[in-house]
Amino acid sequence: MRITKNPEERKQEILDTALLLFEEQGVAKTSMKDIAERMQVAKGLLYYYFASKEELIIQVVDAFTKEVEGEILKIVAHGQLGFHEKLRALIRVFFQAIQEYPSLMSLGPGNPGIFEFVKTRLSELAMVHAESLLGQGVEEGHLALAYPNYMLKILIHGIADLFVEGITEETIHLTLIEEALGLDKGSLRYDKPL
Amino acid sequence: MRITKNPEERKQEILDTALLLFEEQGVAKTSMKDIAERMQVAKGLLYYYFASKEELIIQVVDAFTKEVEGEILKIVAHGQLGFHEKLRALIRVFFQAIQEYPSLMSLGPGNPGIFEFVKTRLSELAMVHAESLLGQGVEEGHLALAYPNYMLKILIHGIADLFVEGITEETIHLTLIEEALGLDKGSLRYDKPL
Amino acid sequence: MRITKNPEERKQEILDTALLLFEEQGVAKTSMKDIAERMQVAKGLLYYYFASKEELIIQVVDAFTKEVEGEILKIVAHGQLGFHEKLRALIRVFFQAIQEYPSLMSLGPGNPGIFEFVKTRLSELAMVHAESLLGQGVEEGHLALAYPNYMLKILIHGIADLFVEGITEETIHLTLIEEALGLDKGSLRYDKPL
Amino acid sequence: MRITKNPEERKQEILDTALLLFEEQGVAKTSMKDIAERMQVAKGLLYYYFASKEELIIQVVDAFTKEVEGEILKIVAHGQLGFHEKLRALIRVFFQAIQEYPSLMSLGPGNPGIFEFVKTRLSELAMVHAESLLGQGVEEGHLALAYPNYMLKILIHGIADLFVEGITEETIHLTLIEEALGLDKGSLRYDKPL
DNA sequence: AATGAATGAGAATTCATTCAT
DNA sequence: TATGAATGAATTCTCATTCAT
Repeated sequence: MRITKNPEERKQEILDTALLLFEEQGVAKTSMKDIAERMQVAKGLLYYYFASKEELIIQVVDAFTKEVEGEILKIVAHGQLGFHEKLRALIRVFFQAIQEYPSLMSLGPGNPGIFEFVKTRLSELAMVHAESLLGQGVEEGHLALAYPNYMLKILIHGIADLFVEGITEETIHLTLIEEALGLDKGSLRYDKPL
Repeated sequence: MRITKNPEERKQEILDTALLLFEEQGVAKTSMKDIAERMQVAKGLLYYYFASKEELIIQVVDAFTKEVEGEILKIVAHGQLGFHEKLRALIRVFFQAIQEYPSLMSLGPGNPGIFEFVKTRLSELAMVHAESLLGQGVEEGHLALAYPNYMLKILIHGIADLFVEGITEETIHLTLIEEALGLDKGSLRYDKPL
Repeated sequence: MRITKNPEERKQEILDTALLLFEEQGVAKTSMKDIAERMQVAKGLLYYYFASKEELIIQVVDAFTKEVEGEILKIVAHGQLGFHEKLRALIRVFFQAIQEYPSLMSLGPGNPGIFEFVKTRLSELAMVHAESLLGQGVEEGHLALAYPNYMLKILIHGIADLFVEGITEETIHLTLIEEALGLDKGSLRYDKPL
Repeated sequence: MRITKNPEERKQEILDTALLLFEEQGVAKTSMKDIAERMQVAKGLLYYYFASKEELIIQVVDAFTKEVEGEILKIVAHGQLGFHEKLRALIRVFFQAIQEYPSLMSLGPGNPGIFEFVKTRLSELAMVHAESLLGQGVEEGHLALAYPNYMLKILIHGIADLFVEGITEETIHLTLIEEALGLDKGSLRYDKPL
């Protein structure tokens, strides 16, 4: 039962399966054998597509992250949207990404999840792309923070961890962000989907 | 070359060495052999004091955490101090604890650190003990937050991660906390040690 | 020097080598390393075929036992043969099986053999399949025992141990069985192969 | 809490505890630590009394066996008793000995009990001391067996294993022995304690 | 492209034994 | 006599990686 597939497809299949198992059992406890078995494929095949387990981990995180990056760029570059709209949109992108992988973490002694890897990357991403948004906020007079980018980082890390611990309601997140950034109450609340 | 030590001391020595190596190389990449070698001691000795590697990890985290807990309790229970003073004191405790273990994490593919465990524990600790402080803050009219405990969690996680990434200056932390909690500018700034 | 073999063959090779070493040194004193070395194969390979040492032991015993079971079934189910013939045939099967593994045990302090396992299994086998034979014996008036199945068990265990201690002559066994079962002298003696 | 005891007593205490644990968990799975812990004594002490674990095992078996040996000798040497009485008495001695250690075995993959050791010794004992009894039996015309000593061995091993498997009723044992030795029905039955 | 048997280095763990006190 | 911390060698088991097919 040897099934040949389009290389691109196969590679993606491996990435998806790896992510799935990383979520389920954590990175350390997921072996290459686990991944191959779940795919019903020989272990050797994984090494045809990825040089090592480390490489596979990196690419799993990358794949996940890049999906998000495109969305972010679109929003940030958007000429029409005001500060509040952009911020709202960005927050959405983040949490929708996380929401798609509900068990993205599985902490416990000796068993850290990929969430640790992903979070760092997401945070880096945010820092890179949010610079201009923050500038816009300050310029438009909405933000009066001493360290807007640090506050951003705190919010990303902090809310991500909150999310991980089961507090997933968007209203709560938005309220917390409003309060932390010192925005007017309700300024991030959205009534209609973007 | 058999050196016998007082059990208490020896146990502590193991915990210290383990923490050191966990910091240096991450939990997963630190083997029991590594720890024994660093101590110039037989591997078996580790199992004389700890039933398993997992048990050792747990106790490393516990030891670190318990140190902090005592300090927290003292502050929270203190009758004389006002909300701002207590908050300042608490923040100090946290960051002094982290500061003693400067490289408590080492994130990166295949090498997750122990910091995640510690952070989770510290956060739990904070949540348990900060309840009354938050109440005091609301009562005294200093806090006007919708979800004060969630905000606290965000700050702990977020600032801890900030710290980890190298932003360690206390003034920045305090400013961020002031802003996030909506406190008056400078209300947490301290000129004299507590 | 990587030699790949047909899995069936390899598995059998492991079982054979394990049995050999169990015979030579006892189960407890035979390590997985010993087995791998004797086979000139990596330790890990053993775990590719058997989940644990315990599993290997069980399968070694099983393999040995199953060989015998088939033979027994053939005889017991045989319509033509009378009680004495079947009994003779059964005894043969047992002792030929044991004879193929001359040093199947190696009792002594700290070095218990595998023979105990095998004997127990053989005894179980016998009990399951000999029921009808015993019934036939009683019916045909050859057996006048109070507890025919217990006597059977005693004979199997007892003669097996006798065998192990070096008393391997078939005539002796047959005579003992005749006497114990109260059969006529010489009724089990056979002049021609079955 | 260092308790000093009479050496003889201490030694016996170790032998007793070891036997107890060998029964409970098998020889292989009983560590020196287990024994020391059960005695509430330091591991090192065991080595003060016994050179090695192997030595301890041997002496445990010896101690158990010697108890029995004395009884046997008394019976065999007894001038007054007839063959049947002696045989009955001997059987009693054996099974009373076994009965005192109800869980004298614990077979299972990788976990053989001391029963294996003891049984061999008991059998040896029996062989050595039963010679004269068998002679007496043949002389008095009670035994008409081709290999009386082999039959004896079979009975000891066989019934011991029967015992181990839960068939412990004395009447059954006696009946089986009568039948196997070709004695008159009821000739071993005893109505009064010896 | 794909297989999966085989490798090999190293991990955790166990335990009989020693020895300074 | 007795302690128990310490040793060290062996053992089971894991797993990323390789390679002949």
